[in-house]
Amino acid sequence: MTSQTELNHYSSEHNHNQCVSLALSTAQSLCNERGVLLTTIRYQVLTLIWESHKAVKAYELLDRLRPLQAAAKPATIYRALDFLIEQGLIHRVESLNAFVGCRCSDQQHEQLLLICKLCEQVDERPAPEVMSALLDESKQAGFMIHSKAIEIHGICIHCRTK
Amino acid sequence: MTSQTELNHYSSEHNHNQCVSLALSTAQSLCNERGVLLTTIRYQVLTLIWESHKAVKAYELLDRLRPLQAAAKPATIYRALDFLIEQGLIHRVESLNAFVGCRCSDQQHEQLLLICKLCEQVDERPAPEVMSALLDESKQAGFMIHSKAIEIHGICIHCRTK
DNA sequence: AGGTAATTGTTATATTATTACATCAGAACT
DNA sequence: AGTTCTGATGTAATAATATAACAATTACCT
Ligand SMILES: [Zn+2]
Ligand SMILES: [Zn+2]
Ligand SMILES: [Zn+2]
Ligand SMILES: [Zn+2]
Repeated sequence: MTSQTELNHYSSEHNHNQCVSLALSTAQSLCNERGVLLTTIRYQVLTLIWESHKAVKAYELLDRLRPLQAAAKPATIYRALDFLIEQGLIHRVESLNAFVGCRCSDQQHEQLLLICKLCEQVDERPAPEVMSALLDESKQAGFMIHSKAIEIHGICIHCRTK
Repeated sequence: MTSQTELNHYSSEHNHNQCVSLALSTAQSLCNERGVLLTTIRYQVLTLIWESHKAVKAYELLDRLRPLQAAAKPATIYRALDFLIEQGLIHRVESLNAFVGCRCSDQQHEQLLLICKLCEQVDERPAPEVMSALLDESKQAGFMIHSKAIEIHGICIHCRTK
């Protein structure tokens, strides 16, 4: 039996409320373990990001945060984003200047991102074969990896078949 | 015997003048074949990008173009960059908002980019195993690929060993 | 030469992100 | 309780990146 939160978010059976709960509680646990503060603002921004599986822009987040934090300014958002990225709770989508919740923040964080041009949803995949091929290639090049951005743009299965 | 332009640009034997000549003449040929114009401005911008193997920012290019084109404005640069990207003559490095010459514009254009944090040089590699793993993974996900950005940040072999 | 499409000039503005410094809140110590 | 330190937030200004809109010019085709 598969838990609903493990289902791909394209699936009609995907229970997003459960998906968000899991993300938020995982975030809270990780921050506790690490002795860092998931403050109100940070939690609110993380919640806003998790409203969907779409990548969200910083200034869009700012607009959506303002009803909750009247004083919110660009720095408010960027600080929260910096924190969430540092803690591996969200991904920055480099090719969109946007941000998306990470569904595997307790495991390997860097993933392959499949970004749909139609629905704008981002599917993150561990893609072990890709990662190991990247390691091999880097090793051959004598290159020491610090971080990876592997972003594929195209059309997701849901948008193709509907 | 290996031609000098085929040598990795980290090598001390790398002849960059030759490297640039090849890039510019390839660009010219490709544009001829395709019936598109490599205008003066576009050629100048391409030449500026090829001054090194580092990724260059748009506004830095603008500053360097102005001595040659007094009227140059942001749109001037961004139009030239758009053209060069469309023609596969340069790469946009998404994770840096910067641009780098493409050394394989006559072949497969999308490549793995190894980006050094120290010398800022970008090494592009066809990385066939990585590409085929990406294809497999996308196929499994039912995802139709339009474009790829595969960008690895770290320390290059030259910076590690010097 | 005249008509057309592509390119460039020009101005303004939108979007994304950072810096610097002041203030505040909580923990740790005296 | 007061003092000090640290991390977080408030606030204002500005930097850096990118696009839109429309006019003028140039290249190209008949
Ligand atoms: Zn979900
Ligand atoms: Zn889609
Ligand atoms: Zn070179
Ligand atoms: Zn280097």
